[in-house]
Amino acid sequence: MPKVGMEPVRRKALVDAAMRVIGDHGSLTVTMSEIAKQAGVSPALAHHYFGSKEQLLIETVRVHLQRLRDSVVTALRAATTPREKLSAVIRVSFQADQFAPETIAAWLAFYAEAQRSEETRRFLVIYARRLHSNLVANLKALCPAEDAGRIAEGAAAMIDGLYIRQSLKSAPISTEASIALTEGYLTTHLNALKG
Amino acid sequence: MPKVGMEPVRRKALVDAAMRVIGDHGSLTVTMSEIAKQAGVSPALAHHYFGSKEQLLIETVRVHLQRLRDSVVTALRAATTPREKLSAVIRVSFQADQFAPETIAAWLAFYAEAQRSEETRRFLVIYARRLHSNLVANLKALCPAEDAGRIAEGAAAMIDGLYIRQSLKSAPISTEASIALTEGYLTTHLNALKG
DNA sequence: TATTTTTGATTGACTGATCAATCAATAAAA
DNA sequence: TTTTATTGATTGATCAGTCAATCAAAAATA
Repeated sequence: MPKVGMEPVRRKALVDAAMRVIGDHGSLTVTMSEIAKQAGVSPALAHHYFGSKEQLLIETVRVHLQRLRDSVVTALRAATTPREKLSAVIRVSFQADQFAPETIAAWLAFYAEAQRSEETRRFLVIYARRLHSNLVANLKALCPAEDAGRIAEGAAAMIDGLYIRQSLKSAPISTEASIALTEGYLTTHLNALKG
Repeated sequence: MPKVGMEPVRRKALVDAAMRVIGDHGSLTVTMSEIAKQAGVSPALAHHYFGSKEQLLIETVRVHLQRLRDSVVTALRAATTPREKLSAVIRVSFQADQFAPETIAAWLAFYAEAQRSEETRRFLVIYARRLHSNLVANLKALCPAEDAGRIAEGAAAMIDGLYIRQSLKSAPISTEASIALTEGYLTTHLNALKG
């Protein structure tokens, strides 16, 4: 069994397992045992590689935000006009894997954790800022700069809010409807400025 | 000390203490001891009156949503026109005590808890539905029914989203700015329909 | 009115379970 | 032989929940 170079493999397996367990459980009060079991290793190994449960959770946030970022970058590259880039950002926010109930539950848990863990909070703040600046950058090509900031705030809030409402799983709003609401927000506000 | 009729007094003290401790802690992983201490009683007494920690937490959500509801009802009574009533709903959502960091942290924790506790989820769903129907009822007086539902979804999402973004405490959006964004959403979308 | 009984309020001390974290030991590669 | 991977067993701390005992007010009784 013991081969060399297992570290990156185990780290990835554990981080993925953590996300899955947290998503299923809908909470960060999951045990290292559960995570380790899901990853197919012993709890002791999880501690060996991550030092503590907190570190594993922080790493889990970091990795998943990084992946989300990669999706955004790819989608932005594929889009050409500013308006298309705005749509790309929105589309990625609501893409299937992100909008799955377990994923939403996990993000919600991380937002709650950010109240206690400075490092978790930092990552989420960075993500929020990046979303905002992506929106602003492209909005500036379509409206005055002073309006761009405001509209970006609104759009970002709407995206986050649609996640929250989705998390309650009552009257679930479809992906398409969520995208349509956010697109509608942008379009209507941009049109209003053109008068 | 032991007087008769303490039950309602203690229950209220414990529910208030729970909200405070959860808000400060930013999480539901608080101990009965902390809550009891904050309420000035022994942990055993908290168990005596609520049976379990879970019951106390559920009761805490229930009571605080009830208070929020009372605020909304009062604000709606004070408003006369549909447009004023819409503004009243928005204003209450962002009123000082609701928008305080500890309160936001507590709500966030409860939303996360709703992933696990069916009863907590039920209360939050009821609140979400009520917000939605308050919005729809008044929007219907200002635009076609088929648009009212959509606009209400958007406004509700924006309100929730502004809370989430507030919870990160970075680039905090002021109460006034939050109200302005939500009002702007309604106004702009209603105007767009009038063409 | 004085005395006894009952009842509600309250807690300290305890229990059992859970879990993060540690560590010494093993096994297989290099 | 040294290094890396891996785990079983264990520890120590934390907590929810229980329980028997106490205390004082209220109600009943004499």
